[in-house]
Amino acid sequence: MADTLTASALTLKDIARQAGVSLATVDRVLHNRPGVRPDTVRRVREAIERNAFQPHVAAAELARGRARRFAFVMPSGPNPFMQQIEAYLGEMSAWLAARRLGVETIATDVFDPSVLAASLTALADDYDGVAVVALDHPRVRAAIDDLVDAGTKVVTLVSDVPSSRRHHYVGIDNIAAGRTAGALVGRLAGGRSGKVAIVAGSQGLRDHAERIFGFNQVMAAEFPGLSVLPVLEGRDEDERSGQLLTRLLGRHVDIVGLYNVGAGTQGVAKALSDRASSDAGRDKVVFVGHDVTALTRRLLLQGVMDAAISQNPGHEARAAVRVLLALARGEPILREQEKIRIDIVMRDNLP
Amino acid sequence: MADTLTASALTLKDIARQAGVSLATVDRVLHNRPGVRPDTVRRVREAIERNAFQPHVAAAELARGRARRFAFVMPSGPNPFMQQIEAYLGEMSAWLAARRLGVETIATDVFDPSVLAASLTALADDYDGVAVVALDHPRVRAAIDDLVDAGTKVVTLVSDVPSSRRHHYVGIDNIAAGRTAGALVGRLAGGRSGKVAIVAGSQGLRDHAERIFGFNQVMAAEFPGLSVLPVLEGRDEDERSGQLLTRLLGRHVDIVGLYNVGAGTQGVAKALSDRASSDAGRDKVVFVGHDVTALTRRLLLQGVMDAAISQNPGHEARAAVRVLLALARGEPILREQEKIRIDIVMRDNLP
DNA sequence: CTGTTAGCGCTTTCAC
DNA sequence: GTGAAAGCGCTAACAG
Repeated sequence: MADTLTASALTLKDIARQAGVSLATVDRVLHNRPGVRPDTVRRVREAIERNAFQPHVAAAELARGRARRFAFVMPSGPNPFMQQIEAYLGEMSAWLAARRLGVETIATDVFDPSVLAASLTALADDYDGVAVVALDHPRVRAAIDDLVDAGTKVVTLVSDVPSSRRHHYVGIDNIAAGRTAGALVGRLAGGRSGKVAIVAGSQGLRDHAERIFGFNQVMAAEFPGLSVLPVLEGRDEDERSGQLLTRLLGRHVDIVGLYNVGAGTQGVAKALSDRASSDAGRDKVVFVGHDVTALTRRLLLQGVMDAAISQNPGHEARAAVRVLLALARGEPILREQEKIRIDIVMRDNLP
Repeated sequence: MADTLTASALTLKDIARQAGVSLATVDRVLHNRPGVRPDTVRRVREAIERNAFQPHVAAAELARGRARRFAFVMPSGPNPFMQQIEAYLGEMSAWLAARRLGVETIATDVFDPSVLAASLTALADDYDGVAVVALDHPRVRAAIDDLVDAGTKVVTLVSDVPSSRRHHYVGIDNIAAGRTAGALVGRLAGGRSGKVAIVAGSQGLRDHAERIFGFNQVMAAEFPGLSVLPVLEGRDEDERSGQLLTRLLGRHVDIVGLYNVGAGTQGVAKALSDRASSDAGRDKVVFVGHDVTALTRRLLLQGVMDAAISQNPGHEARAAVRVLLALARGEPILREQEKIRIDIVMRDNLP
């Protein structure tokens, strides 16, 4: 009826006594430090395992004493999603201070590989860990690998560089996100047939390309009545995105769905509502986009937008910090906890 | 370009010196303990605020020394969702042990108010905190309030008792969850008109009643073409739920949507697929339910189920532990982090 | 009302 | 290779 999940009030001293060695030796074994005879190592390891001994993190933290510093390398410029991540980092400040952790955000042009690479390289000696919103480019990959070689812990955030030796990626599976968007557009179109438009920032961005790939996968496989038009590249800018979409809507009267892959949402929404008012009789275009911001929240409530695919920015900020901390301390990472989910947000489950 | 979020390498001793008092006095002020002259309190408070001082949690934890014990009072019986919560608690065991936290789960009949109340009362002296999946009943409310009065920290889990003085509720807003389910059934029905069935465990359960309320709200307001049939009460049992639904499907040929509020999913799915095979020409019934389990995962992948409204059980387990710990330590709760979201899970964003 | 002091369990020199 | 001992910053018991 009652099931205990933990216990262990043992200390290093107990293990030391059981293994017939001193505190220092147990500590050496615990951290795989050199200078212990293999046979002694074995004896100590056995004592540790026999007791399922877990060192007390608070004591370790205190004794180690050293404050840790992490850097967050984020895109400069007014990206609301990135601003949310920074805001959530700010909200953690008391939590961070209570653990003597320093977190600094560094704004840089993450879209220029050499600028980004240079920013990263400059961090090598000053930080224990780095979280970076990374462009996937050989130069950036090299810079990340150099950091790793220098002993700095590295996590990629939101956008991954899978070919690098980064320790962890904190972000969503963008192909699955695109598939989810496709399923939503298709299902919410409710059996109508017609054309579907895609507006992206650029197909050169890894995350955008992956989302489009997933979207097209689902469209082709499951919604034969819907045909996908060539991708519009709006560079994540409102004006350009709006203009391109307005032109497209003019050329095709039978557009029933729209997938906005990146930002530029303001312009996209404008183009849609212009069409709606100029041509009242027509069915609403199903509109699916990404991220919950002040704007997309409003559009969802107004019914202009039907669903937003979202990655929880607060969770991403905290997960990045926790993962860096676990890496720095050599603790295990709780993968389930740190995994970023693909959230479907509609009007009634707005967070 | 670089923005620092933290610093503070100050210690209690620094504050003591600045305020012209001893360590012990600062400690008293910090924890609002009695026996300090108001004027001294003020001086110390000023020094603390002037420096934005944050005590080092690891040091406090270590000095306090006492291991903490938490109890999770969960429903007995084979509820897969509850089993998932317990499994995630199990996965935390290393994390818990490293912090000298003991977590025990206690199975009880949470549907019988006096049994549940008795279980709770029995915990008073043995635990620092209690998480309970609670039935909303006056007797249970009283038991919770007694625990609180005895100094035990209490959080309600999954199902709330809002009238009690519990310190925190870890779970979703069930009215909003019901509304979300309604919007999904309505939208995914794609303009068809007809009838919608609801299968619930019991309308006497607060969470089920709230979900149904939210569901009906949306149906009435937004989908005039869909009429909701009287609620079937399947007691969360497969067989009973299946039988009731089969009978209903026989009586109404124009059922286009189904909302399964609680468990009994196996029976519900069986009834649906029986109908589908007996009558192949008809459109599929839109089927929305709750929670991602092995079964609902399979049903989503097969296309039998269209969407699951889910509350992340791993998140709930961890949030409950973190909230109890923060309450016990007197630390602030990160509300944003501990808030449980209403997840919409479809085939392509299955976690 | 306020101060002094002995740890908490680990890490890290420095000796042997 | 191994051990002894001095803290890390806070808490709590005890003295005054």
